[in-house]
Amino acid sequence: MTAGITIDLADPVPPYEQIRRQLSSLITVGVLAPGSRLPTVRSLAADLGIAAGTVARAYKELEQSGLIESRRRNGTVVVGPPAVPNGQAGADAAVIAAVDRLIRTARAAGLRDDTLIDLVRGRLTSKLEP
Amino acid sequence: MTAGITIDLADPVPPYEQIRRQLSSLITVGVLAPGSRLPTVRSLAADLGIAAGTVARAYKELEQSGLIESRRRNGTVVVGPPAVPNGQAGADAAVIAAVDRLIRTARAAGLRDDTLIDLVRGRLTSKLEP
DNA sequence: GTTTTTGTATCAAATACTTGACACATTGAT
DNA sequence: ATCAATGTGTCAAGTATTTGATACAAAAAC
Repeated sequence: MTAGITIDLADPVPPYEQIRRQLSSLITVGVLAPGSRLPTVRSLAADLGIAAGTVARAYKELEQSGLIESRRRNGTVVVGPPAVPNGQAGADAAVIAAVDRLIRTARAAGLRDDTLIDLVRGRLTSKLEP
Repeated sequence: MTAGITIDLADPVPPYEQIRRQLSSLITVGVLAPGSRLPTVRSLAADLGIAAGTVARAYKELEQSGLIESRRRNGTVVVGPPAVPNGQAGADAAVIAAVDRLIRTARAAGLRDDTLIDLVRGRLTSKLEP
């Protein structure tokens, strides 16, 4: 399996970004647990029918986000969410619940998905230092 | 005033998309109320120092999303959120509250902003038919 | 009916992005 | 010490996107 990753060449979102987004979500949601080993860039690239450099780019950006870590020979492993300063780990469940609540509320209000993303982005930049 | 719109040419997000996102958020959040008239494409373009066609593109996409509407000579006006089938209007307050709750929860968990966006996108595509 | 204001369409040029092939670096295993 | 497997870096080619200028269309005002 390709770790559940699929790409759609007709999508305007470029392949490396599709890979990055899917892995980011899967890791945060816990499907890919900390310590999990991701497929090698070559094997995932072969499975998807694309070049290794494309997968490598997705991995590189995920590493810069702190979600994965690359050992040279050991492949690439998932790094858990950053240890929360005071609280204990596992606070992610609350985040996922909050996301799902938001989606239900937004859909009930008739918001389109894209509009909801815009709204979240707008609030994120507004709430930089409250 | 430019309706509070600003663009950053150094941002990898292209100007037309920056404009679209900001207007989308402002409309959904209610800062730009239904019936409000947006600046003309030429005036906003002049204020921002860019070409009119760039603003026109943002307006066009916002119209396709159903957020604004263009009369030819009357300019462009905000169309409120779509009337919710059963519930009454104003359900947006609940959406905004849910967004703000999510942001607080995510930040408390140490999630980076970009990662949160990825998570929301991932859940949106998962929850297509639950 | 003419004019003026506004959005729309077109299109070419410039720009930026993405990809994929190849060579390189690192590291664990043998 | 050597080898093999893995991620990284480079870079040129192709592709796609974005922009801005200009001309066009519609519609309200006069």
